[in-house]
Amino acid sequence: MADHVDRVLEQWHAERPDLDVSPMGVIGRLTRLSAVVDGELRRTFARHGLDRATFDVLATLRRSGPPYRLTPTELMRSAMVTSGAITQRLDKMEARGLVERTPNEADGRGVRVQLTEAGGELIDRALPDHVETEHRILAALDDGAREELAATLRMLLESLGGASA
Amino acid sequence: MADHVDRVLEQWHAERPDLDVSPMGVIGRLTRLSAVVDGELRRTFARHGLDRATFDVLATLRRSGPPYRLTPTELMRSAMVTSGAITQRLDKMEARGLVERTPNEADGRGVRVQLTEAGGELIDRALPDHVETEHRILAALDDGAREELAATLRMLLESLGGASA
DNA sequence: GCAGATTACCTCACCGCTAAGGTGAGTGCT
DNA sequence: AGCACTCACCTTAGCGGTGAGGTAATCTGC
Repeated sequence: MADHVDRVLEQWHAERPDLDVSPMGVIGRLTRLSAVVDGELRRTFARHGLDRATFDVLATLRRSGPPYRLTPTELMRSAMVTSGAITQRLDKMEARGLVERTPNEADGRGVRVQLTEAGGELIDRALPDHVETEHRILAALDDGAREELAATLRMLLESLGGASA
Repeated sequence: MADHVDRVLEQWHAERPDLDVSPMGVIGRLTRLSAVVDGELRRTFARHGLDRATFDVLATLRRSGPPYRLTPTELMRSAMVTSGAITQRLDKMEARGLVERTPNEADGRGVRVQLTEAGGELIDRALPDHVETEHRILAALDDGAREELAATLRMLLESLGGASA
């Protein structure tokens, strides 16, 4: 049975037989799968009153360990977004009482972003649900296939210089 | 050598050893890779004065074959975006002379979107460059690994109901 | 010890998308 | 014919992001 990407490949083969479009078999599905996965994750976040951006910041702070405190720059690098995006995320999260910004004593230019008690409780409540969703998304893969997929994606990321980012 | 996702997994293991976060090894890299790939593709599109949205519509029309004509609804389904997004894409593309909207004779509610000559020339110029970029992105994979990756992603898509969409 | 470069963060204009809702055309029941 | 329903597309408010640029603090080499 052909999926959407198979049909796209067939169309290109008919219309532009001079081009080797085989990479689309991977990249098309990668893009599509990423969009579908993102939708699934968002539904879980929404159940906890969160969006992807907010969850991402909370989770990054939470997994950094006590005292659950990072700089906006660290959050920016982890999330792979621009500094403007982080500023806006933090503005909203601070207004909701999920994080606090305090001056960075070690560097007068910077601030420190700290998880509040409410923020910590929220992420600890949402996290098991999120992990459960991720398990469900990969349920079609056995352990071996999952390991291998992770290894392949990792190799690709490394080859593109996006591994350490 | 540990990549970013490995470090994230280690952090979670230390902070929340009660949770089995192993799916993040796949989903984290999938999300990250998709973002990196998207960035690479965008750079290619930009060289031809295109963005992802415009390229997507042009390519969908082009590969549909003569007379390079589809309805907005068909474009919407193919692109996995809302109808509002397609309307806005078409508005801009029509203003640039890349597509034409004509009444749909078979259905008075609808319109038909047709590639103009300029649109056809543009996509035929951009396409080889795009395909070349996709080859480069996957250069780290040999043919067998690429096939296997495509098959795995396809299985996942199918299991999530996103295959036929 | 000071000028210039760099870094950290914020501001703002703009962009593309979503979600909700509107219009107008086709469809089906009575 | 009349009415409710569905469908195709468009409209619009709002959201989160980018990219360019601003301010203030910190480094660096002379």
